[in-house]
Amino acid sequence: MPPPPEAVRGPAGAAPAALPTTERGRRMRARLLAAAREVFERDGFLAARVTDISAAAGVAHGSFYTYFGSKTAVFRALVAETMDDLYASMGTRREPGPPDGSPEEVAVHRIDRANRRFVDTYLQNTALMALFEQVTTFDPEVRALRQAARERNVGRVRHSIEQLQRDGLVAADLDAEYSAHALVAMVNGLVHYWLVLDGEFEQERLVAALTRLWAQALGLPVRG
Amino acid sequence: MPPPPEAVRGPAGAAPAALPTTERGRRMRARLLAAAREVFERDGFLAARVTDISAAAGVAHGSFYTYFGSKTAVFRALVAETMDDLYASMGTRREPGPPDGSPEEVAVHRIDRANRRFVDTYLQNTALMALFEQVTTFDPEVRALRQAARERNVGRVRHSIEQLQRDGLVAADLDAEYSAHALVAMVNGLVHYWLVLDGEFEQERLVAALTRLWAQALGLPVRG
DNA sequence: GTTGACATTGACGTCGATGTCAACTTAGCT
DNA sequence: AGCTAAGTTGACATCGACGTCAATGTCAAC
Repeated sequence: MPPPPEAVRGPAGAAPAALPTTERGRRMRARLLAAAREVFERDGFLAARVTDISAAAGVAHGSFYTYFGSKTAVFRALVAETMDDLYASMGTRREPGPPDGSPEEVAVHRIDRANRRFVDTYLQNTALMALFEQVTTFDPEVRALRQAARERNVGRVRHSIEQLQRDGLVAADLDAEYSAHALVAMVNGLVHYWLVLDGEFEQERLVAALTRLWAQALGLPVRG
Repeated sequence: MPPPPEAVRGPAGAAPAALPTTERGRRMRARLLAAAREVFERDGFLAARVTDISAAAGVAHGSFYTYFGSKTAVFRALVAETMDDLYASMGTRREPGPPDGSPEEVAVHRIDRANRRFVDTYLQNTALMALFEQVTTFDPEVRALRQAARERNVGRVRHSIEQLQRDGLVAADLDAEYSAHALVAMVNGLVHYWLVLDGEFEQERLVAALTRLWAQALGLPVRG
């Protein structure tokens, strides 16, 4: 039961748009992309105008169309460029002090830190994430980009779970694939809902809820 | 950290729009509203045009403006009219056979049925729910309507939890208010995410996941 | 059957964002 | 310096959705 396709009507003009060949061209494209991010974050997708983007980049209106065929096109480029950076930054970061306690507690601790990173990164990109949600609902291509990113993310999570299974911290007969899917859905859904509807959670409670979610899904001991 | 405000730019024309006084007027308004629902579900909010709505209602373009000031206005009316019907239909329905087993099992069973109703209703209104999500991201008024609906929903859930506590099925020291908030957020978030990204869940598994979520949050026995 | 308030019609003007284009500038090369 | 391809400019034509409004229709009350 996929969401409604909803092709965006409109003039469908849209130029071809080629990749720049010169260094100057690449810089300009990058500037436009940065400006687009800025304007989108400030005004949202709908209200953002191509004029605003070129203005923010300090560039003539026409130059925009040298690099992007339309507002939608530049947004897609933005998603493609950003999504993986974002997920990557969620996964890897310098770990502080070493943990101790029972192996299970160590695992929970590990998960808790990952969730904390996740929430941190999410919060630092609130506007952008909300934008992705927004455009995902009506642009099939952006949805596809996000689906692909989710697949990679599920793969990463499944890998982590299997690692925990090899370490004997999680039951070997647990369906890692399904658990990974469920966890990614729950975590993203929860954070999204909280974000979009501006719920009553404090950040710490959110992290705690996420960690409990994980622990329960993986049959790890929950404290509190 | 609320989502970006994003006032919708544009001519901001929009007539006053009054409620009809005649029976004929009420019928016309209802027809327009029904047509609007149809068109919105088919085309999404962005692509829907006022022309399409009046055409679908078999009515002149101008008539639309007798009853609604703008596309946004008619959508808000739609949300206001629909939201509570929807939640209400989730809550109440004829219960089939009587349950048996330990009191805790009875409670879990009750919750499971509620979740099944919830998912059913959600699935029957997929397009509309997706629409609500979509517009919520950029229309503050619609967001406010949904927040209000969520509050009422949280209240209902809290009430159920307190009932379970009075029945001695759930620990008396559980924070019903917080649990209700968390549960509503998780359930809505999970279902939304699944819906929007067209995940791999089957309906049964989704219901099972939701029930497990509830049971764990309330400290009830989980089977399987 | 006349009246008048309410409702309906659809052609039309307005507006603002989009995307184009011909002229111009920059920079690398010989 | 001269040449050329790539890049840049901004005024302009286009377009389509919106919202208005004067004319017309409906119907209940008198």
